[in-house]
Amino acid sequence: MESSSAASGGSTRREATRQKLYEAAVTLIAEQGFSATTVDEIAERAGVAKGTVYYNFASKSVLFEELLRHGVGLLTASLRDAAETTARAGGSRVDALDAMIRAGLVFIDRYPSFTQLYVAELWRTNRAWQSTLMVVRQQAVAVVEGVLREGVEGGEFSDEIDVPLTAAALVGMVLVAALDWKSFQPERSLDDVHAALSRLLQGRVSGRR
Amino acid sequence: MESSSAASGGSTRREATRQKLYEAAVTLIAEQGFSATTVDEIAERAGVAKGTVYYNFASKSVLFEELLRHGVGLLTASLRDAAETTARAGGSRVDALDAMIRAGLVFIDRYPSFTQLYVAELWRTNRAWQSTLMVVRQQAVAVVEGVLREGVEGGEFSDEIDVPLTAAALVGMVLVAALDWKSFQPERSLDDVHAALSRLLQGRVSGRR
DNA sequence: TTGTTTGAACTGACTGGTCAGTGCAAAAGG
DNA sequence: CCTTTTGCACTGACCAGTCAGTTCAAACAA
Repeated sequence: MESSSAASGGSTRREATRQKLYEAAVTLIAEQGFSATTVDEIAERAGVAKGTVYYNFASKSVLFEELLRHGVGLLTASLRDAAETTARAGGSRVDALDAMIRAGLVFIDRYPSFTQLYVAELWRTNRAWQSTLMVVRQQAVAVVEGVLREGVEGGEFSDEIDVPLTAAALVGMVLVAALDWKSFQPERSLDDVHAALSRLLQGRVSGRR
Repeated sequence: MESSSAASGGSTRREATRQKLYEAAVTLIAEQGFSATTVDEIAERAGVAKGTVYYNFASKSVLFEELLRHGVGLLTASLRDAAETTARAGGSRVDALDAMIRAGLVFIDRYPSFTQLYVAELWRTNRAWQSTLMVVRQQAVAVVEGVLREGVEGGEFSDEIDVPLTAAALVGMVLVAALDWKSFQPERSLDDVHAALSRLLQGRVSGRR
């Protein structure tokens, strides 16, 4: 029963169609929300027939769930990579956090719609994909928590910090700042935004220059 | 022609009904989103007939818009009060920021559903109430920006900080940390959460204890 | 007190439209 | 060939908004 092909990266025709559907769905749902977006719209924007959507995904919700999994997977990988690269280069944990902030900004810069949609759904309850969302969220936040914990163990961070809460706050800081950047001052450069957040992270806000 | 009663603060029957509708709508929409929430559900939870919803509000969207205005109004007033009280008591700008963080937490503690719904809608585009949302958002963020600006002018904060972006980041920090608190560790005390965020604000994360 | 009027507030069955999901024959496509 | 896509008609559920009719309480009358 198993497809003997499927090969490596997934360059089948089917994979290409799914990718087109993801891209169409992500922007539409980010703009309008899940319920307000119709399957017909998604199909039209992706340039495929409605039947194709149902050939590739069991339902509208399943399409959305796989989209979430896919997107958060990319983000998690990127954060992990930032942390590891910093560590391998002999950077401190603060450097690692800083690198992760940048990785977060780069991600949001590249996939603003996905980020928007993710934030809109994250704290909802009573939705079909809620459990999926919890799992992937935890994977991403865990990367930040890991760095914080290492920093505490190594004496670089105060052992009074609350690791999960601080991680959440840091993620929130980047998320909201970046969404505001994209929404209200899209002309600013990533470096600029990164510098402002770095300053905040390192407590260089209070304390005169 | 004018009703000679109506008395003081708005204790008419109509006002009571509208309040019930707000309360019903805010939890339902926070859980399910605007489009997935039906007017029938709202009416049922409020304990009124569907027609009553339309007697009191022109449409589902208008109900939602007035709800947003009402809620953000409360938050803005509370932030402003925190800043002013601190100033009048001779506190520094950092103290004012800290007081505003606490005010934010108190608000979210009392109205978690509203907060949830607000975050979910804030960065959407192409929605009827988008402009309303921008206006009220700006009112709230402006309070934070004001304190930051005063701090820069008075030399208490570095003049290199980016005021709008830093304000957004601070708001995001509190918002996301608080939503995580309510969603995942609701048993923790407000003081506890406040302490963790204060620490982060004052850069007491890095730097060993 | 008791009856009557008035208009605001409320009710809920109904309508017209929308949309997720189906079914299928025929056409790419690889 | 075997998989995938197309095109399109169809169904059944669901839902925003309407409207003719009912309730309620205050004001006034007798």
